Amino acid sequence: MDIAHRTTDRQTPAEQRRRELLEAADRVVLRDGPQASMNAIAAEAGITKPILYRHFGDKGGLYRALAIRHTDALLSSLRAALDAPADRRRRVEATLDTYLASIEAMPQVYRFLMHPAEEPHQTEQGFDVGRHSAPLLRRMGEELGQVIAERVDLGPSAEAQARIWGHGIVGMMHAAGDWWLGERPCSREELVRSLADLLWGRLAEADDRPDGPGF
Amino acid sequence: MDIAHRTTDRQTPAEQRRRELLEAADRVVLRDGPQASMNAIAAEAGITKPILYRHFGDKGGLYRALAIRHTDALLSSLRAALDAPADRRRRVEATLDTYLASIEAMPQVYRFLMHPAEEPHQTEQGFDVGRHSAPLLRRMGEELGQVIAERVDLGPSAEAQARIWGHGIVGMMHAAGDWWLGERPCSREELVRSLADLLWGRLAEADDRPDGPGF
DNA sequence: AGCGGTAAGTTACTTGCGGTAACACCAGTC
DNA sequence: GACTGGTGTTACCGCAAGTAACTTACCGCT
Repeated sequence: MDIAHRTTDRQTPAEQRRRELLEAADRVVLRDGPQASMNAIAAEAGITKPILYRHFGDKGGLYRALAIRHTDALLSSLRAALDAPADRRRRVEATLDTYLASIEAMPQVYRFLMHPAEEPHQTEQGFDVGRHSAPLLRRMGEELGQVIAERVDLGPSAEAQARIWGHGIVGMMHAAGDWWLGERPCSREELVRSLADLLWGRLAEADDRPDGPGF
Repeated sequence: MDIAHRTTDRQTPAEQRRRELLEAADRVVLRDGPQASMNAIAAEAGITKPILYRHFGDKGGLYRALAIRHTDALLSSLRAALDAPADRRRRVEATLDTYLASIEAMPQVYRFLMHPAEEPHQTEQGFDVGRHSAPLLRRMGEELGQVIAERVDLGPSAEAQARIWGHGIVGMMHAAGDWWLGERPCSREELVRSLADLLWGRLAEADDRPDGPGF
């Protein structure tokens, strides 16, 4: 009768309700985009607005909960690719490919995660810049940085370096993927190979063009 | 009296008015963030809403005009660094540093450009994913890709490769810069050097850590 | 059995913003 | 002097976020 040990065997009704609401919200957001109204979401869930507010506080809260779900799912896929037993190049390619395959398969989810368009009316005034940008990128960057720090020998100041690289590589993956998803200029394999080549220093190795501009 | 040749010697009054309105909007947006209301912008300009709508169509139009101004400014700075007569590594470092210095100097502008939070009520329903993401990143990616294609000898399928790299590098710069701006984990010089190192293939060269996880 | 508290749910409202319609004023121009 | 085009206004519409006040229904308690 105590609630404490109910958390393990079965969810409290409130948690279950919350899950149902999130699933309904998911359907609506994936259908209508991030500008889905709270009324629409409530209707999809078969209830009315104030209940959503009781569960999630405000629209930002609901969207944050949604984002966490999807972010966790994507991150666990990425972790699998990142931790596979293979050489570094293969792991990098597998991770890039996993990410790109995910966003290719669910572009609506992707768009929602990257451009949540949250405008919380006024973020407490102080509000550090960049703090509210897509949290998915931050989390991926941090995790990748950690993996790099664990696995790659970078000498002194390795930790700082690893974090920088983590965020940098994630950003590279993200921007290239975003562009690729919009224009589809090449196959996924080509994109993966090109990005891995970039990370493998081919920019430094390549020669200047003989017919360069101005010379 | 014909308007045609007035475009060269002096702006038509409408254009000048438009500039004034844009400057007012700039002040408000930089003060209040992207959620600045049209009323607030109109008030700052000393007029009322409908005039803004006559000039810019809708809020998206105003914001697009604002973004183009700032994007052009940033891009011309970057072009200068990119075209400087120096070896490739120095040019890359100069470009990274220019970008980071810019966003460091004007974080509000940066935030506005990257997270315009445009939700055009309904983007014509069809609405290709990613098409409405930050256009600054796209433009930078395209330009960088062009520069790479012009200056670096990449062999066959060079153009495709160059565009991929352009978008990838820009994304790397952006994500790392966004994170750095929020957390300030190191100096700008360190960040620039680390990112350039990453592009120079140091990830591929580094050894595995001897005390790696699990092994 | 009946009482009281808590959670789920509702309707109906307020507030605020994007956007528009209708009207007013003031050049110049035929 | 009426006609036109640009600048400006007030007053309004629609819609979405968020809230208040009220209504059930369930569950433990004495």
